[in-house]
Amino acid sequence: MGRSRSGYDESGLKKGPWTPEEDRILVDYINKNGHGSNWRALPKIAGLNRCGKSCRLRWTNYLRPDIKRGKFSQEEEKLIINLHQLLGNKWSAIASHLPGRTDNEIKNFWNTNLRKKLLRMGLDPVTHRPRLDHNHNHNQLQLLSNLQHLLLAANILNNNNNNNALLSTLLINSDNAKLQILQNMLQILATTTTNNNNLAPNLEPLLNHQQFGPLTSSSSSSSVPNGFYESLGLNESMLQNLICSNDSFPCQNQPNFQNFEAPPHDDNVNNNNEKVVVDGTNSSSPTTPLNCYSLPNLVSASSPHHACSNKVNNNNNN
DNA sequence: AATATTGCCAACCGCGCTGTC
DNA sequence: AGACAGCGCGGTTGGCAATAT
Repeated sequence: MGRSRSGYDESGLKKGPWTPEEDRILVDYINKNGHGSNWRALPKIAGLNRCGKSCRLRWTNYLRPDIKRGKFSQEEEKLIINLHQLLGNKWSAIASHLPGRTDNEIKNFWNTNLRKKLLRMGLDPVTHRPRLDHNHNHNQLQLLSNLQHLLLAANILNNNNNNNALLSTLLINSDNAKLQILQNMLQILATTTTNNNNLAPNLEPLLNHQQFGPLTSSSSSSSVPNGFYESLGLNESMLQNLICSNDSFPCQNQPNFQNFEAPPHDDNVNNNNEKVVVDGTNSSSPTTPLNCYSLPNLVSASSPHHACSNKVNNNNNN
């Protein structure tokens, strides 16, 4: 597969998909002799008309006995998303936390599944935050505006206490609208407060609308306006259920960081030179429902830290 | 049934890093 | 210090299969 399948390069070495016979030769050789650290010499000794690089790739991505094949589990999916937000496209670093999975497999899974999944959820697959591009924002704000009208209409009917089919339908829609508005608001608030400490200007009229009650002097840019949740008809327990409902993605649109401990210096090692557990079993800090929206201090995907983590991984592999 | 489109993923490519001389 | 070889990584390609038209 890939380029030049079933072809030969300029030096006469075979390229393209591996045949079962080639696989057998490579596996037999490595089982008997190991691959040492000299992949270049291996194919000649083993009797394969392949370059060393091709042999290494075939072994590490496909033939290794400890490779786990098949569909990714929900847990693996969540872990990949969490690790990707933390590490960026450091596939080998991510793969080091998923036993039996190769960087190539995870990369493919990300590009073909998870990336699209995040996009469908309105999240930027690079930053894992709500998308901020103009078109998407415009649509979100339009949706909020429409929902607001629906909400207003439903509340009017509710106050009049008319008991008819139309009212029931509208009230159901109203509940959905409330939930959707709340989720969108939380998303946007999380983004704006972590990014620039200012509310998105276009949201000010919405938040100042009488529907949500007035903004008080105490309501900072990092908090929800007074009366916001109450105006949506949500009490505390409903809010907790909403925020921490156990969907395929915890906390709705935000990946779950509650149980993820960010490595302090490099990928895998903490201050005590111990391996950092990332499977969600070592959460030491107490969590509150709204912690779901308190994003950890993340290193940016382009920060020098990643070059460092990459090196650690390289060294571990060597 | 034939053709076009889309999704998947194994394999390749090029770059950068490290170690050796 | 510089050149070179070897290796690993992330990005990309393109053949095949599944699905849609």
